[in-house]
Amino acid sequence: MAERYDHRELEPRWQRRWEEEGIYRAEVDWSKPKHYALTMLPYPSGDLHIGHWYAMTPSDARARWMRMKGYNVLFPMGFDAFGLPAEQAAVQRNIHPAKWTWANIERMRRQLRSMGAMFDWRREAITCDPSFYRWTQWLFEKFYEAGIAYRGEALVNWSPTLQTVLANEQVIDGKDERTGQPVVQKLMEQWFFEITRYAEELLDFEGLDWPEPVKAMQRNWIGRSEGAEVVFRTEGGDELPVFTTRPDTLWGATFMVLAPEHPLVDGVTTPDRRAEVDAYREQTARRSELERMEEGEKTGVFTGGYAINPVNGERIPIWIADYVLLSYGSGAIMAVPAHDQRDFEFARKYGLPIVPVIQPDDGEPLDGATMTEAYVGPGVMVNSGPLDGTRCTEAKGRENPSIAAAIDWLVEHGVGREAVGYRLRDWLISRQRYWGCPIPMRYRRDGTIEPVPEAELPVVLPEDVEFTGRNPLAEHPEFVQTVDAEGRPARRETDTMDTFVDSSWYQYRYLSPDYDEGPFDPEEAAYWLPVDTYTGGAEHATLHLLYTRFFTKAMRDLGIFDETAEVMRRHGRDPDSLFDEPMLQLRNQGQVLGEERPGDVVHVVGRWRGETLVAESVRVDEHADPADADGVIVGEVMRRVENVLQVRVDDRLVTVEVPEDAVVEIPGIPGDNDVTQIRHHLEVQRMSKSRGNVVNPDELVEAYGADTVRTYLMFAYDWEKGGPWDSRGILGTRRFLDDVHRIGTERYVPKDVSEEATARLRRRVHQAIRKVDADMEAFKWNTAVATLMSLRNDLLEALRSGSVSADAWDEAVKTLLLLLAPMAPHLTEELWRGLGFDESIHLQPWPEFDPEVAREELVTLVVQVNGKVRDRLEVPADADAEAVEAAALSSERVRRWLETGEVRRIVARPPNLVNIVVG
RNA sequence: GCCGGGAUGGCGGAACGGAAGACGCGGCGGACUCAAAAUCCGCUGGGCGCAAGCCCGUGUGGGUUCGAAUCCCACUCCCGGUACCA
Repeated sequence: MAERYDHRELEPRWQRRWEEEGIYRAEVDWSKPKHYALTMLPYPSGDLHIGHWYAMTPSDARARWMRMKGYNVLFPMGFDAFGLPAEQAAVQRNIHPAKWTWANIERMRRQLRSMGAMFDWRREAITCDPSFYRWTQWLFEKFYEAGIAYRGEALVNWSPTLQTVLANEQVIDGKDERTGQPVVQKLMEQWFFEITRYAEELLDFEGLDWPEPVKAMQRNWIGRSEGAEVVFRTEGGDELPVFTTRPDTLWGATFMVLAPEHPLVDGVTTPDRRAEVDAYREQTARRSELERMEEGEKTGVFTGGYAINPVNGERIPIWIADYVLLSYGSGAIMAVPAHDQRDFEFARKYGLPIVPVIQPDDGEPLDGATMTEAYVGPGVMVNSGPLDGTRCTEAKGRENPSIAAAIDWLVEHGVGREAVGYRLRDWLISRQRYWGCPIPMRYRRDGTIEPVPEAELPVVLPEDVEFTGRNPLAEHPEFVQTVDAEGRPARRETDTMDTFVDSSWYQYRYLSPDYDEGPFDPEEAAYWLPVDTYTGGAEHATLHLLYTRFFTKAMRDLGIFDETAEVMRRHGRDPDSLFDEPMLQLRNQGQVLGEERPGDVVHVVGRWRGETLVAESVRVDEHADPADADGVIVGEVMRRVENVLQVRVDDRLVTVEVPEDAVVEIPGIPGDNDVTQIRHHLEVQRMSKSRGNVVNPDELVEAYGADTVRTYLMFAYDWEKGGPWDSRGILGTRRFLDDVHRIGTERYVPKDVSEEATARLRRRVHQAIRKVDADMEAFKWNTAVATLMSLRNDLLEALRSGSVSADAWDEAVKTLLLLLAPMAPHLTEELWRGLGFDESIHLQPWPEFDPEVAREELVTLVVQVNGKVRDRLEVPADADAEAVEAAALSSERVRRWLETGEVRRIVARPPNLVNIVVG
């Protein structure tokens, strides 16, 4: 009898042994092809979530597979350790953020090790470690010297709750994406990265194997639009440039609108309008983005000033309105109410003229007085002087003849130029927070700025700080007070960087986390870069993934990879275009959701008070006898809020109030019961502590083993999609590994060996190699595991019958273990060594697929009549069209159907299918 | 509104334009057991039929094709992104 599969003993043992033997150490070796596999680094929140396992263990399996395929694989891990939760812990629980973070890292490292992943821990990088953030600061200074990092004034998103500013990418629906608290717009001086410098290049995904949705989201976020810049003038003579995508409609502009914060507003406002304009501007400043959006109707006020339309010299009024944003284009628009819905609504509300300049192809000429909405379709230009008669299509930019004609006219007359606008704004990186990378700048007494000299880096976060809710750095005199390069008193910058700055370059620090002559060692970088495969959540599409692309491009342009390129050339590797993009291949995993759970069935006796049943007694009862008396209901508890239950009775929900003195009986829970112990129905939703539907990976590892958890997560879902957790489903995976354990330890005794059964098993083995290999390549772990389960079924069958040769059995077992090794590294290692091999299974080459052995000799021929399957026949795999046709026509079952009419056509697809068309 | 993605048994999910439902969960029946659990064996999309077998079936409606879950058109619902972007 074989020994039992004891994962509790076996898994830690192999983890220790691998560590001791250092089998996962990744060393530069120019004689081997490299593969840099990377999975998004976690925030050290304190506990590893099942989502981390779902993201990381399949990525680990793929990295292992690449290694067995002969690649030298780097698969590092680290922590994105700066960020707000640490400060919140400090305020709430009086623990220093550093202490809290480092304790969490310690704990999570242990949990990560329990995965049995091939992380090379010598390459661990932790963003809050001074040895890391020294180089974040160094990069900031390089960006500063190049003008990519700058201090500027802009309308920024200020979160009163967090007492800090946020990047555009962190604000969703006018609310902070983390806390859901509203954000207000404030004009503030802050640090920015000039990501817009790369807007055009960031739109180019050439050569990147990235998911289409991620590319689309980035394109939308960047929001390129083609048009023209047209220079209007105020009556006072000030230039008032506007950006428009429809320069062809310039002749229909009947007014202008400036953003309330626009610098020219003061100049154009006439004394009689001053009070109203100021009031409107103040109101705009006070309202949050959210309030502005909720207000459906457009508002605005007339400034009293006028501008001259450069195309026809017409005098048009200048308004201000908050539907025009200061941060897009020039913060001013020309309004063409006849052909822009926003302008139309505004014009109608305030009685401004509407002049159509496009005549639709069919129907009556447009009349500004009677139109009910803006016309945005195709037609012919009218009322437009030189453009009259030009065709207007629905195409954008120069593709549209009328727009092309308008741009040419503007250029010719010197009042405008072709222009491209982007929705993307510069990346606001200042945060008025403590737990982030300090911005290494200081302000001299004269107000000018200087970077902290490189030799003084890093600017270290002081530890003796107090947390009051405001930025503690600003209130720390020893930190703030410093001296400039000349020794004169200076003030230190107290803002820290957005944590997305840290994760924008961490993939480079992994290469050499201890290197102290630069952010990374060119000798390592030349071999490992770029990242070949990157995996992580799609929620980072417009945040991290856009930022890190920008970072790499900026670093490239600043020459930070020059030395690396030199080393590459020395080794005969062409560095051309290798530093344009950080990650060549990207894949997103989905999310593991909480499990659906039925609620308790309760038997409630009480009194009706309106629609509510006030309970006298509540009994949890599995045998749901139907209720027959008044004031008695039986049903499943769907929801519970405090002491109020929603019980489903037939198809409706009954509200049950359970007063303090009601009797609650739950047979399954001994002792006195109360209403909070009643289980309510749980729907499939994201896991969260408050919903009580989180699954704890540590407990799963304890109960089933890391290999089972890994394999189950790979088997249960389409990885890119995710889905609900199934606590019974994991048992099937454990049974699979139990069977593998049995197959790997049982002595096989051939009994009635048949050549046919032997050949069949060998065929299945080689088909499995092909299938698993293709699936690993394509991130289709679920079908890879399914293939191995089938192979398990074949082996169990062989074990029962003893019908295969000993050699075929050995080959099959060995192959099963090798193919399963990336998914279940501990068990396969144990069984492999048990078979007598001295070297780790994880150092073995991936099995070779033999097409000769995998080839089927007999295949099933499906015979259809008019597309419906009428018979299945066995034919040789090499049967030709004639042979399969003959076989099909001679089938007894098929013949009966042929009698219903004449054979009109026979479609043969040998060797699998024949379709006979009868009519 | 706009841009993506999706909808297949009771459930998770498989299916180069060619056998729908691989693999697993659950369910049902049987073996073992005093019994239960575990384990093992068999069945398991729906309907009709004693059976051979037949009919229906991949969100809905149409189309292309010898043949459609797969391609095309229109629509419904769900999920994600984005939203005065001039």
